[in-house]
Formats: sequence, structure tokens, C-alpha cells
Amino acid sequence: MSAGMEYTLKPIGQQSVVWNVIDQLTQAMTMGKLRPGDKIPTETELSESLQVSRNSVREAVKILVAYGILEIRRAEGTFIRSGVSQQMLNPLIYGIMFTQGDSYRQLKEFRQMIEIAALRLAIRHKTEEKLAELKQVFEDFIQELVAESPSLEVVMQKDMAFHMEIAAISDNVLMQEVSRLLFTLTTAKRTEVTKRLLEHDRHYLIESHTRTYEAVVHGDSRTCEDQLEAVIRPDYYGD
Amino acid sequence: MSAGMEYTLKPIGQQSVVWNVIDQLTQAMTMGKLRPGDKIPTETELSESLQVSRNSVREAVKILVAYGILEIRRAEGTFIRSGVSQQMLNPLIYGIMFTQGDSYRQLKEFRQMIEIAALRLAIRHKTEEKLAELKQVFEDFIQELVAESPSLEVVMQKDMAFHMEIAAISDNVLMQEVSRLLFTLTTAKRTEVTKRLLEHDRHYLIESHTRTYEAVVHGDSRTCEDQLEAVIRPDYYGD
DNA sequence: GATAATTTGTTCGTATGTATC
DNA sequence: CGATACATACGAACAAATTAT
Repeated sequence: MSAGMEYTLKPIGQQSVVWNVIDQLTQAMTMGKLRPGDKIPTETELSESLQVSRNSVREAVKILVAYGILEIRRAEGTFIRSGVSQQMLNPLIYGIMFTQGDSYRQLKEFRQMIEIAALRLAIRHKTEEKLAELKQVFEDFIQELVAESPSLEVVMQKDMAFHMEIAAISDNVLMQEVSRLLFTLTTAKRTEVTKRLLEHDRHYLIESHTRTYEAVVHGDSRTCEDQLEAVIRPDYYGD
Repeated sequence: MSAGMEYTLKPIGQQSVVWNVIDQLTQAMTMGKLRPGDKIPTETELSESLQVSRNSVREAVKILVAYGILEIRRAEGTFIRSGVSQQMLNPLIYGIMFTQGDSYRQLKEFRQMIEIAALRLAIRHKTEEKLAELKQVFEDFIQELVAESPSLEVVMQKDMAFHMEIAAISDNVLMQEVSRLLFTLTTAKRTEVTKRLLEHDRHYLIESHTRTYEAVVHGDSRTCEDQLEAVIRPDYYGD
């Protein structure tokens, strides 16, 4: 013990017990031993089989829950979630919340880019069926806008529904979740602007959304799209 | 202490103790009471001031660490991280890892969109200085491609450097982190394709990257950009 | 360099609330 | 309603790492 020269090279990971548990669990998932919807062993079982304390298991599980990978159904067990859950974006939310500087400018620009991207994917993947749904949501929104005294709250809500519908048409879960996140993060500012527009320039709101709607309906994937994508090597990933 | 009748009505949220602690901490951050770089109270102090057990505090802190918001320096204390850390994207990584279905198609499309978006933001925010750096990275990359027997590993590495430089020019932390994530997630597939191209169609690699480079250098924000953004209401957020 | 104090890391034991059968 | 299974929460103790004296 006296020697500072300990040969404990800690062969692989000098990770903590908790992160070891996380690795074990995620590896079991990638290996296919645990699949979405499965119930994982109880905390007690895990702590015994992995030879760690129940508290360490708990911390690991809590982190995975926070990530949106696991779901705890109390008094029932802990299950593996399927699909992408919203919680996976929480870290980004927090990160952006606490970022200083011109973070809002970046957030705004990023959302703008995402919105355009969603629009383009929607144009690519649109179907008659989905367009019918969009039409309904759109008209519902417009109806509120042309009403005598539209409620700001309702307008914001229908606005979100409209954009989420476009994201849904894009047929891309990542796009949907990221869109939802960015929409939520910019809610405060958008509400403010919408309030003003609702009072002084309601027509702008109607017109701009109509343009967006028309773009999805009549948009052709062979317009601007090709110009940009030619630059970016569409088939770089092989097909 | 003997009375089991505690009047803790849990006024608003039936949130767990752990998430209550998380809320307390994050609120203190948004309030500015805790700022990036600050050391937060010790676990013992928190458990006393918040009237919860130290274990609950620990779970909360661990989650915030997993989110990339806090950083633990053992035996020193727990500190608030500054900026956006890569860990914030971990949940997304896990989520995508375990997503089934045509997730790869979605991943591919999403990355394509992001790459285009990064390119467009880069065109918008480019400066002479940054373009000089990009030129260097680009030529470095090409140099490896035209070499007698280019190393696949080196090519992949320089490819990433090239795209990360574009993301850097975009002057948007979100764009950078998301790009990095998507680039990492598609590494396996891209390596495969690149290997084939390196053997049979090296010219394509050179040409396509040259097109991308030229697009940044000569790209004008008043080309395609306006057409798309007009549809999307650029000033919807006010300025 | 050695010791003590501080702070996080880990474990065990126990009690309680809650859902299922 | 009772029994059981499981997560939730607390408290205490000791280990390990870093800093200060």
C-alpha cells in the first residue's frame, strides 16, 4: 500500500459503478437481449446479478428514465420504451435555457432551418391522405384567424397543430421531435409577436401561413431542392 | 416525528422528490442565483436546505450531470457547466440506437437536411477569415484524396474536419452539435461507402466535395435562399 | 511529506406508498 | 379485503479522492 505505484490500470473503463450499470443495460439492448416493451429485471434482481447496491441501480435507472429510454410503471416494473420519446430532448432544452450570449439568435436561425427542412421533407413524402388532414388543420387555423375576436391562446395552439402536421407529413420522427422542441422553446417570443400581429396586421398571419400551406400542396421536389442537393451529394450514403 | 399525518399536500405537482430537487436547481439557474462555473452547495447542504434525503439529492444531481448541465469534481464539489456540452445529445443517440423500423432512412434524410442547412447558414455567416480556414481544411482533404494510396482512416477523419468546419462557419452552436452527432451516427455507413468510392470512383469524392466547397465560397444568400424563406416567414419572430 | 478536513462514491437497512391479483 | 410485488424515500455508515494545513 505504501507504494504510489499501483498497477491497477483499471483495464477498460475507470467508470463509476453507476455508469457501468448503464453500459450493461444499454449493451443488453443493443445485443437484442432486451427489446422495446420488455420489462427489465427488478432493481433488487439487478443489484444482485450485477453485484452492486440497489442505490446504484436506482441512479442508473433514473438516468435512463431521464433520457427517455426506460419507463417506470410504479408497482409494476421498469420497461424499455419504444421509439423516440420527447424526454430525449430535455437535455437540449436545459442546455439552451442556460446558454448565454447570442443564443437566441442561434435558436431562431436553427429553427428557421429546421422549419424549411421539414417543409421540404413534407413535399417529398406527401400523400393525398396526409394533405387532406393538413387541409383540415389549415382551414381550422384560418377560421380562427378570420373570426371576429380570435383568442390568442387558441391561435397559438392551432398554429402549433399546423406546423406539427407538416412535420408529421415529413415522415421523419427526428424531424417531428426536433420541430416540437424548437417550437416549444420559441413559444414565448412567438406568442409576443403573434399578439401584436393579431392586433395590427392579422392579414400577414393569414397570408404567410397560406403561402406555407400552398408550398406543401403545390411544391415540387424538383425545384430548388435539386440545386441544393446536387451540391450536397444525395447518394453519398449509397442506396 | 411520530405522526404519520403530515400535511404535505403536494400542492401542485405530484412530482417525485427527485424531480422537485431538479426543478429547484434549474430554477435557481434561470433566476441567475446559480451561474455557469459556480459551485453548487454540497449534497449534504442541499439535503438539509431542501429537506430531502441526501440520496434524493444525489439522484437529481446525477440526472443533471447526465444532461450535461452539472459537472462533478470529486472531493471538490459540483459545478455548473457552461455552454452546450456534447452529453446533451446522448439521449438522442441512445434513442436513435434503439429505434427500429426505417430509422436509418429517417436518419439519412435528416442528416441530409441538416447538412444543407449548415451550408446555407455558413453562406450567410461566412467571413474572409473563416473561408481561409476552410480553404486549408479543404485542400488538406483533397491532397489526401489525390495521393497514391490514400488511407481510409485519414480520409474519413479529414472528411469530418471539412464538414465540421462548415458547421463552425455557420456560427451556430446548435448546428455544430447536431451536425457532429449526425456525422458520428452515420460513420459506419459512410465509411463503407467511402471505401468503395476510394477504390472505384475516387473522382466522385473529389468532385462532390469541391462542389460543396465552391458553394460556400461563391454561394450567395440571395439565390435559392429567398425563395424558400419567403415561404417560411423570415421575420415571424420579429427583430 | 504527512495529517486532517471536506466532499463525493457506495453500500446497507428500513419504512412507506401504490398497483396488481 | 388481504397478500404480494415493486418502486419511493430516508438515514446512517464507511470508502475514496482532493484540498488545505
